[in-house]
Amino acid sequence: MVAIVGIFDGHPPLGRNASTGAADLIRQAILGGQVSPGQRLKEEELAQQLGISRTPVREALLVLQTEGLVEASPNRGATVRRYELPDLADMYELRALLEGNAARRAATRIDADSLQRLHESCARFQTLVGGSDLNRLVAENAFFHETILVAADSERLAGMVRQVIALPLVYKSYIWYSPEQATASYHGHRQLTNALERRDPSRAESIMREHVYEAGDVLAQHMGSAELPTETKEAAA
Amino acid sequence: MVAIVGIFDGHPPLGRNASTGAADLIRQAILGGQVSPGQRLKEEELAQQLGISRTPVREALLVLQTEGLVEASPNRGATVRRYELPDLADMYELRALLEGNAARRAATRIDADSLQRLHESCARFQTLVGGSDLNRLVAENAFFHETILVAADSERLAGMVRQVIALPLVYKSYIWYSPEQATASYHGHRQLTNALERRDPSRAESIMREHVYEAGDVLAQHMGSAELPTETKEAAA
DNA sequence: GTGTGAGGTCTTGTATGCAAGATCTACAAC
DNA sequence: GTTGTAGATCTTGCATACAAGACCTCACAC
Repeated sequence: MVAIVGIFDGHPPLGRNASTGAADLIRQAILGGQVSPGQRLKEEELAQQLGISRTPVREALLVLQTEGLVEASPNRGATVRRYELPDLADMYELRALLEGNAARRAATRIDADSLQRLHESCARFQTLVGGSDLNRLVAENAFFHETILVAADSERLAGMVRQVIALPLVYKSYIWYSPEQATASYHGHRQLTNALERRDPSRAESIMREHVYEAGDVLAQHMGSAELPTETKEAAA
Repeated sequence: MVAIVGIFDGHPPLGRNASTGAADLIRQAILGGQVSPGQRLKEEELAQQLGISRTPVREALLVLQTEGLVEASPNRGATVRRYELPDLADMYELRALLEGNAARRAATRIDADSLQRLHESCARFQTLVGGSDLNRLVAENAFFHETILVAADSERLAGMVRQVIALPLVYKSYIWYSPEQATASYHGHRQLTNALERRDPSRAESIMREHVYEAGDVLAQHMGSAELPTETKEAAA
């Protein structure tokens, strides 16, 4: 059994405490695809890689478990959660429901400042659509949705949405966008921003719902044909 | 500092392992009102009362924290979460959205068996409405909603709903129901059961939404006037 | 009387050790 | 060749010990 070395090499000083820091790093590793679904997460191994003891690692795994990113059985430890096709449909239905509601709420609550930020995000998004910098595209998309989520002004709703979208697949799904799909996504952002500016809750909700469902379609399309791209590439020191 | 003795007296053999068992017991204590909002939950104290060490208690508190039942600050430990009026409105809007969706899904998915159980639940509910056995009323109401939730057949949705309703207030809100309000609640259950039997998703959703909003009204009414009834009664040995 | 600071106490955060359960391996019986 | 089983090994679950940070108290200065 070869220990997987290198995943956490050169990690930052581990947050305000070891436990939450470990949770952040492991979460990132899962969302970023450095560890593959189904892979076992051994406490001792993670502890050594992170340079801490098993105790904070256990706590980190527990948090990730309640977040739904890892599964655990008694006395058998944690594994990275697998996601199946049927579950994916549920997930996007939920996301459409929740983010649609967020858009509706935002329409009557958003301030000029946030609207300005959305416009700017759209502009940046447009320049990225044709390019190859997928990481920035993903980040820009996340920023756009997060801004609306904050404008919806409901901590509870925001928490639920973040829970639903915190999956490796969702996180990196732009990788699979065709130019046409990316352009459609950009169009959605523009339309949504306009609806929010007009203070139109119904339209905002309906656009957001469709926007989310289309993202789900892209994903389902790629899940149906090829299996997930399991990145097992290791960073050589 | 007087240790609060007696909350966990005579507790069952603590589930399959100490950690989840502790989580269950503490959760019950919070939902049941044996510990009051804002109250500090010290690890050592809980550990002694439960007859285990601090380690599983920490894990239990961590789970409850991610469930939103307790708050924690770094190096300062956990307290039972307080809920404020504005947050309550958010909560019921969310619950209406989610349980409404659950009802909609259930309408096209529910089987004859579950329908039968809903009818039976309605019958039991009716006999309880006039009575004084609030615990059974609460339990019957929970059973009704849970049955629909299961029929909706989405683990993710179910998890979210449970997260939203898992609050002390919600849990025991029937205590504040007037006879008229209780009757209205019964009527809601009947209507909902009928809509599900007719396989009518729209009506099911709309009835459920209204049913939830009315429950929220009852709560808001009581939150507005009196403060929460903080049960500090201790079971004498 | 009020503000500030040093010390003590209390509580949490992390590491480590040990016991119990699970998995794996090797060997024997069929 | 397959199946069953005993032993070894690995991994988790829990307890305990120690370190570090937060709070509280009380004295002292102004």
